[in-house]
Amino acid sequence: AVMILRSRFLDARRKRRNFSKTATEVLNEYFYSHLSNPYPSEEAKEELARKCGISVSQVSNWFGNKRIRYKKNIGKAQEEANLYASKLANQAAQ
Amino acid sequence: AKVFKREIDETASTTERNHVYEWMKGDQIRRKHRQVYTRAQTFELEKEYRFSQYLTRKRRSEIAGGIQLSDRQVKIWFQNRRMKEKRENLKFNNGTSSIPKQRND
DNA sequence: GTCATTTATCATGC
DNA sequence: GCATGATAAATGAC
Repeated sequence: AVMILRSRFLDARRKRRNFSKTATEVLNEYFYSHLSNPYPSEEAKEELARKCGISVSQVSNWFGNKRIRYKKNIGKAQEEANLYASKLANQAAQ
Repeated sequence: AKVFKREIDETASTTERNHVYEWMKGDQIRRKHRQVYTRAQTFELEKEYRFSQYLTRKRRSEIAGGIQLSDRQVKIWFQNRRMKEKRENLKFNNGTSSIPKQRND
């Protein structure tokens, strides 16, 4: 076989920057408040993108990664679920 | 396997939080095999794509045989490639799609 | 065919 | 050293 596989010669766009803390907060709040169906509509994605200062594609990427990585744990992520659940409870109590 | 995709989201209550919803199922053991194409394979596909963004069945078959991929894989590759170009165009321009629709031959 | 998505893989941050 | 965001194969709805 060959050296194969490597040298992604056109992969300069794969630069990655972490989202801001507040952006992650907003996304997580939506995710855990829609845990039964975490599939935001196109309109919801646009609103989330606006609030987070990122693109709609990035919102889609985030939810895609979040869903797959959440269900690969189911239990480990419960702590985070509880965290945001109580956070939402506080907001609702206002 | 995504018939469950509907608009029913009740806000998670304390009891519902631990529930395993339908979207969470269907993974664990049955992992999807995703073949990583070689540089040579990708190069040939990319080269052909520059000629035309759509393939005839005949041409598709020729290419597939030449790079050890199935017709289906080549078909899927071109579909994904068109979507990729659309995303990139949307990112740089602002709309003006430049991919002509399927031709008939 | 398009296109949202799933999954694995990749590249980077820290 | 894994967490995280982006991309590459593959699936399925329509």
